[in-house]
Amino acid sequence: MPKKPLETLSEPMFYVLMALHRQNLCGADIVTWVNKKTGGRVALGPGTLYTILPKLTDEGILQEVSTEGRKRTYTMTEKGSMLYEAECQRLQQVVRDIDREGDGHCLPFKKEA
Amino acid sequence: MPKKPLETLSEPMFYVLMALHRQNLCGADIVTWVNKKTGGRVALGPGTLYTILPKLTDEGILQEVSTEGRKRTYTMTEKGSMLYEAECQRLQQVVRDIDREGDGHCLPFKKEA
DNA sequence: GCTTAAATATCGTTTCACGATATTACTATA
DNA sequence: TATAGTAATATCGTGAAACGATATTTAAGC
Repeated sequence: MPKKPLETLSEPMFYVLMALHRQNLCGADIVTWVNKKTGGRVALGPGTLYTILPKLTDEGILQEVSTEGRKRTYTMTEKGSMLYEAECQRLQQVVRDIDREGDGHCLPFKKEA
Repeated sequence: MPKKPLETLSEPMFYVLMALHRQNLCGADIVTWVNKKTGGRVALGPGTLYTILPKLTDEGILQEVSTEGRKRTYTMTEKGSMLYEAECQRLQQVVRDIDREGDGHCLPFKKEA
């Protein structure tokens, strides 16, 4: 059976895409960028990163743009951008859900009939 | 060796806590609430929920408050509230990271020496 | 008592994260 | 041009988590 496509981005994937949103970077630089950006809150290790990179490439979310020596530099595809934007909006929605939680939006809670 | 304590909330856990933040609910009502709140974006099934509930209870994050028949109603503990608030802030920080990504905050990117 | 439905519990599979370790390719230096 | 060092990538193994499907328990209604 044909491998089912990726539907949602995992958290590490999301940060990889965030790193690549403006700049093309190689794997090691992605790690450095994410660590710097998040102040270490997101710990992206080699195990996680290098399992993610081929996966995202297979899905057509990333693309290799150059290779010098062993160093492979990646860029986001159109599809990747769309997925990234969608995930951003999802997260913003989550935060909005938090903010609204006390305003009675879903309260008082009644079970559906 | 003593089971290591839970450090961060998984996404389903977070939504369970969001559901319980204002109201005490039983498992089935948590599912209903989350589905309604998120418009189905977060699909919380029984398998996920009922593995999570005992775990959160063991960790002192939730507490049973009443039992009628089989129905068990849960409430959040002080510890649970603190973890929930911390996770809210973490998510808000993520969204802030998104918003700042184009302002040059981390650009141009230079590797550390 | 019997049936139905609600709520919870369990099981098995699959996927993922992650650290530790190994490999590859370039660079510098003698 | 051997060799040492280093940066970057790849692999491996373990443990944990999500999740759907299925089973079990309890109460209510007839």
